[in-house]
Amino acid sequence: MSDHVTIYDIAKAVGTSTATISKALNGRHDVSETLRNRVIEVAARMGYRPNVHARGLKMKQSWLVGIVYGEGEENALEHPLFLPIMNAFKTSMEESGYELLFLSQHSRFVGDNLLSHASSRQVDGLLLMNIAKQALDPFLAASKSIPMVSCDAIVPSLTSVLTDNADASAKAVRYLYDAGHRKIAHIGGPSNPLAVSGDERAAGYHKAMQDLNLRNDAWEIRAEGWTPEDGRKAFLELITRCPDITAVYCAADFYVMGLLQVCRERHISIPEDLSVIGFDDVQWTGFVSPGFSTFRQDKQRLGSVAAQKLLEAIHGESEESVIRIPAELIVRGSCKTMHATEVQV
Amino acid sequence: MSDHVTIYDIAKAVGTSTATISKALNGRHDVSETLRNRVIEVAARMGYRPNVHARGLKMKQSWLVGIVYGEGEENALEHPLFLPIMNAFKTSMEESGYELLFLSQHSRFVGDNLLSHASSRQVDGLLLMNIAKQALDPFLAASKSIPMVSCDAIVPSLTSVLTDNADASAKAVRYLYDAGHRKIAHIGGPSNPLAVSGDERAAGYHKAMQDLNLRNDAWEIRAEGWTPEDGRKAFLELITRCPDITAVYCAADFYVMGLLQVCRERHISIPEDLSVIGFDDVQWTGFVSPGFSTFRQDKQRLGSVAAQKLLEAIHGESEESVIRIPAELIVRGSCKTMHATEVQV
DNA sequence: GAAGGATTCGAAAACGATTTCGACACAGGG
DNA sequence: CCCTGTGTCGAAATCGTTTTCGAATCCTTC
Repeated sequence: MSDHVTIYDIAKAVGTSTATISKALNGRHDVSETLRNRVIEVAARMGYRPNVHARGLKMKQSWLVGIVYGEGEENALEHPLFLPIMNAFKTSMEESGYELLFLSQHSRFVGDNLLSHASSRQVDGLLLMNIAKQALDPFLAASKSIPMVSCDAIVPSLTSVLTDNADASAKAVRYLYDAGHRKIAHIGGPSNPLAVSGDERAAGYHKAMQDLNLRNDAWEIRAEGWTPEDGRKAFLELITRCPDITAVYCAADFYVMGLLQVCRERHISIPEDLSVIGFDDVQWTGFVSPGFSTFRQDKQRLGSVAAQKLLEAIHGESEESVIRIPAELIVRGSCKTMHATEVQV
Repeated sequence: MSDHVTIYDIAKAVGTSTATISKALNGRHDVSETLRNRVIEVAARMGYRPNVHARGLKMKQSWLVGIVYGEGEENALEHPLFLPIMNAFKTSMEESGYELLFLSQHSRFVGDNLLSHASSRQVDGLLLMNIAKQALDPFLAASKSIPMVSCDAIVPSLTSVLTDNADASAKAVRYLYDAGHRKIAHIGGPSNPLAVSGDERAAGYHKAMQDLNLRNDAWEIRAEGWTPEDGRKAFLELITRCPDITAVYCAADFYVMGLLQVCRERHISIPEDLSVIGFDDVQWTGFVSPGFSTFRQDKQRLGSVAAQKLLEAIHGESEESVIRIPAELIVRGSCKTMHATEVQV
């Protein structure tokens, strides 16, 4: 009835040995077809499930992959991208027979940490999501003995998968340029050695403007954090310094929220006075007034590619690399298309 | 170096048997203090970690709790409450030594399902989050052999923990009443046998209005789903039917989003023409214009109480019950306080 | 018909922990 | 001095699988 049916019960029922049962169930070649079918049939009828502990003990693997997220940051779990990516990752891993485990920091054993939990459980692989610089070292040290991939951050010596930020920035600038804008500003994210989004989006913007011969240092500003308040402050500084800009490309939707507040206060109307593009396509971008254009990261692919790469690493086919997933510009009503007469040359 | 140090290695190093090592490490009383200290010291120095599989095999438990969420629904994982609750739950469980596992549906074994995975892994308990009616039966059948608690839905014969919806509704009505409102409408959520939020919030509103002698059936409407579009439709019907209402209490912030769109189209200004209260305190409630008042569910407590109840169930101290966590009204600028002269009697 | 290869199968040894139960030493009481 | 109780410790069984390796059988082929 419950989970007490073991391989030994099947052996008795079929009238053979446990070795044969195991081999039949695992598709080994040294068992006849007829016997194999009988074993499978009986196993199914008796409701047999292999005991993962026994198997793990013998095979030294667990069919478990651990997931590690932003140590150090308070609520990294609630980052809007975390869940969709992890969900896609989960689905892909499950198709290969793996299940997801949240590793813990706590333990009754002294000096214990997340990694010793991983080895305790003989976790087969690790997904590092948005991990902080200061927490990285122990992982790098362990990365030779346990496969890992990183998501949303570039970790040296690990294969990392993240959004193609430079390409997105180029698309943003190009889109605004084609709409007739010339004075295009950028509110960039903070610089971070691992979470490179801020730097990459800023660099991409910089280069795209350069290529169009539009570059102006005064139009570039970097926020201090990723919150709406940071965006608000950055935009305030920007708008007082350069009141004549016609478009702003923001590295985060949260910045747009702060920006919108300022615009309401100062009666700057969007898109008539100012065009805006955000980044992330968080839930509410379509509902605020005005709905604003933004980049949607391909969370589905980010997760599934991370899964695929981790599987390769587990099978020993890994090689360090950085994988880029393109983002898509979702067009809503926050950008104005200028008439030919309005375009400044 | 890696995880290969076993209890045998320690036994050899200390010069004793594995039995003694195990007993020393597990705090058994039949081992002398001096020996115990030596064992602990050596174990720490050698970096010993117990092999979870060996222990699980022998002890028939895994120190793992599985988490099951909204089967059947597409993206139940991305429900705004899921992650914070699960995070709080995780933290509490970790303090007791448990780790969290996402159970999978897939497997190479025929007829396999999530529950057989659970028994395969000898999961010690299950957290059911917002599980759908049609997926429930197998869980109920298994609930005698494996402890479970339910969160955000009332599952008969299981202990369930959820927000005190009726109380919140009473608070909402009371708040609006004290502000001078008398014609208070309600956009309720759909009825669902398990996910009772819609019914409970509606019933709570109904009763509170009744108690104040304000009840009017025309002011009550139930949306068909939980999306902004559902809210929009419901509000349209409501506002054409009863144009003279002065306040709306919505069972979901998403409804407020739909409502706000309608208000913009029809130049109904908030809070001057209409006062609004939402439910959930999703991320953007503070940033939309106007920021609106809403109920914040205590995700922290929901998660930690669920953990506590699951631990009790695991230790056999369980008894079926429904636990209510009060929600807090977050006041922002979407409600108008009437002057005494405006209040209708 | 015998040698040799291919195919099937099972006995038994792992894997790394926990637990039972008996052995032993030493204490004190009669 | 013997008997009993208490405190420590270890040998060995056990949990449920997988895997090695030898044995047994069967089929070819000369």
